[in-house]
Amino acid sequence: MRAKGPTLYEVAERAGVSIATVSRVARGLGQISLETRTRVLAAIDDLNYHPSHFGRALVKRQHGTLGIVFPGLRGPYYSEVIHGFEVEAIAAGMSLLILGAEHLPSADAQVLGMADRADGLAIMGGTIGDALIQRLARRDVPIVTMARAKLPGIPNVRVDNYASTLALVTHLIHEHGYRRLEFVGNIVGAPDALERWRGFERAHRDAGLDPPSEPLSSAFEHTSGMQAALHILDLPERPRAIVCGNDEIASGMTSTLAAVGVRVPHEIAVTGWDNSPFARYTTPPLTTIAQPARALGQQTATMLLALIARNGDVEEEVVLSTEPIIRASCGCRFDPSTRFAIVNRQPNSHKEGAIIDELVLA
Amino acid sequence: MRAKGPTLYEVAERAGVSIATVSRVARGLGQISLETRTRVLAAIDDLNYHPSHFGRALVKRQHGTLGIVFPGLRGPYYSEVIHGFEVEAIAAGMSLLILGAEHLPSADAQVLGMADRADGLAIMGGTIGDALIQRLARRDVPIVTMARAKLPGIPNVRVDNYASTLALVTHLIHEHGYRRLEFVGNIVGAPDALERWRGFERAHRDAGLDPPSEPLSSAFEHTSGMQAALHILDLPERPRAIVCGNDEIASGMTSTLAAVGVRVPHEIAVTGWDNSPFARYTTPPLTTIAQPARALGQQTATMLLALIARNGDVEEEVVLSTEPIIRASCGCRFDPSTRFAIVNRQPNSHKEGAIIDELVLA
DNA sequence: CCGCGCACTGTAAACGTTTACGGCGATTGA
DNA sequence: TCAATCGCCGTAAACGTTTACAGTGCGCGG
Repeated sequence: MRAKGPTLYEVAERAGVSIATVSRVARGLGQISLETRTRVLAAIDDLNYHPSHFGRALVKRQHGTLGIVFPGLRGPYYSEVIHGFEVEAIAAGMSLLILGAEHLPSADAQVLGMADRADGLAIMGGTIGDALIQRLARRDVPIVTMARAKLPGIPNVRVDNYASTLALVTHLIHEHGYRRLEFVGNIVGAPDALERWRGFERAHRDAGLDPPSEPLSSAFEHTSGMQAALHILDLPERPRAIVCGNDEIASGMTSTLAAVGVRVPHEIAVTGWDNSPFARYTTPPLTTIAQPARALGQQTATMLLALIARNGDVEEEVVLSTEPIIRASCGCRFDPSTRFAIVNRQPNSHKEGAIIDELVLA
Repeated sequence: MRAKGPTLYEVAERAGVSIATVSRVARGLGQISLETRTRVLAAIDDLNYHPSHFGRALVKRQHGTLGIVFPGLRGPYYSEVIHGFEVEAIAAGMSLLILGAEHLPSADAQVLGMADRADGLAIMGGTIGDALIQRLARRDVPIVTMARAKLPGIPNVRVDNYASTLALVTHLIHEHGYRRLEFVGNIVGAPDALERWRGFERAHRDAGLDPPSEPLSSAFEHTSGMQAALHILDLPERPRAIVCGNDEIASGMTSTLAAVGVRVPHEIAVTGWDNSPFARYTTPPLTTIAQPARALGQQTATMLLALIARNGDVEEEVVLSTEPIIRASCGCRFDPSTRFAIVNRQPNSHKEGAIIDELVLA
């Protein structure tokens, strides 16, 4: 047991005042004469007094803490989201409680426990069952969900997975003339991926093509992308382009294709999702879709804070926009014009609204 | 203000017992007759009672929370460390409070605040000034530092940066015969990097060579590595090998060198540090040094937990071992023998203790 | 000289638990 | 039969704050 620090009483005794006065001085409010203030301050300093979070929390009935539960810390995406969330939380004077639920045997119990350690909870993706979320909401714990479909009565913030995927796949079909495409990535329990798949399907139908009947299943990791590449090479009919559920899959895909001598994008084009930091530096640079991961976290924190303060005016749902980043892996080409590291950001020659963002090296 | 939930008193009244009995039933201890137990349980259920963390924390004088402060969430390294830390914390029934201090205006104040919201603190790297750490320690808050030099009286866990760098650089000098090397990476405020530089220096002296007078300064990011590459190309005398402070720098380095037509490793060899997930998949695959990031986090949590429990037998310092991972970017070559994705893990032909860990593709 | 407001400070009641201690019947042993 | 034990449960005192309320003493206008 940790040695207990000095309390209001001990400071009060030393300063020869009441605990109320010490409390006021410690928080710098109330009318205090200069004389007693300095005396109390001296006592606080002498005793190295620090107000107990316990006592405060008990009477204020708030923890000063925001909780966020997410699948796991793997990959740059979650890091970014959490970072955005943290920035807002800290700015509002709140601490951040995190829970990576993926690996946990009893995630539900943990979330329940977290619910009464935090003033509000942000719940990410499909980590937690809807039933539990609803239950928590009925307990009156402020909740906002993120990166998933909205639940009735619970504020939600997500990213537009559908429209940008539709745009990207349309780009592949219409501008590049690809006819046979595959989608790689698990869509069960992954709301984001499901929407991407829907955009993929829709682009086909819009172009009068038949999409594959189902996605090629794959975890969202590099090695899974490698396995998927092998699987695709064994397919009776080779696709001309592969739309991957995220950048890691795409990266595993291209490196494996290259390793077995298939040229990307000349023989098979590959695209990713997320615009991860490394996407710009793969060979070839990855055409992908940028999503505002940081902003997702920030927006969620902002809404959660508002919900806690019961400001009332908390938007029920916000969806952040995404944009295709056209690089070389889809088959686009560039005119290098400078010696090094110039990042062009100009209207895409192919499609309105898309962006050419390519590292140009002479 | 959140609607307050039912308290012990209300449950007690409904069940017709005292609050002490409810408390005992709720925690499942003490001798309670079956009859009252079921009655109390029913009342708890009816009212949807959940014990207040505030009340509990106040009387038990513990938060049930571990805090970890680290620079930022960027890159796979920190994610891994934190994940390891979290696994242990959760397993011990503790919640996890995190604080990314890098971007904060008043990191010190935040850490101070965290200190009385958590039962113990893990402090990573050089994020927080030694003075503050000592001050916290004097406040009797359990602290263990990590990924940095040990402070007197404060348990520390770190990774061996020196020996493996020495081994790797010796490999470059002795096995490959490189004579002119550079080290890239900032060593100020980065205890880990400083140790790596020392290993680099030592390898030179052991071989009777003069090391460069100082490291080439660079942030630990991809783009900084790119800039460093340009700088190196402008040097009067080109190095034969470049030892980078981490994998991101190395990755930026190789991609830029390749882009300007310098062949890696044939003209310039490059090595990294960390054995990041992507290191295996760069072109050429990156020779680097693996450090047990996850284990670092776990070990830290374990020691912190022990320290809190005052088990006494908490080791004062543990240093985790690292190992060079020899791939192709240092100039080593391989005999591909299988069609795909076989990871060989066999004794290095070059040097005792090093490891060949290469993705072999036919 | 009286009373009033003002600046300052103290009293005490919350906040919701845990737990030492004691009480009360019923059982048991002598 | 009486005391000791045991099982069960209630009383009340912490734990360390905040804050409504109630004083003080003092200056000042009437």
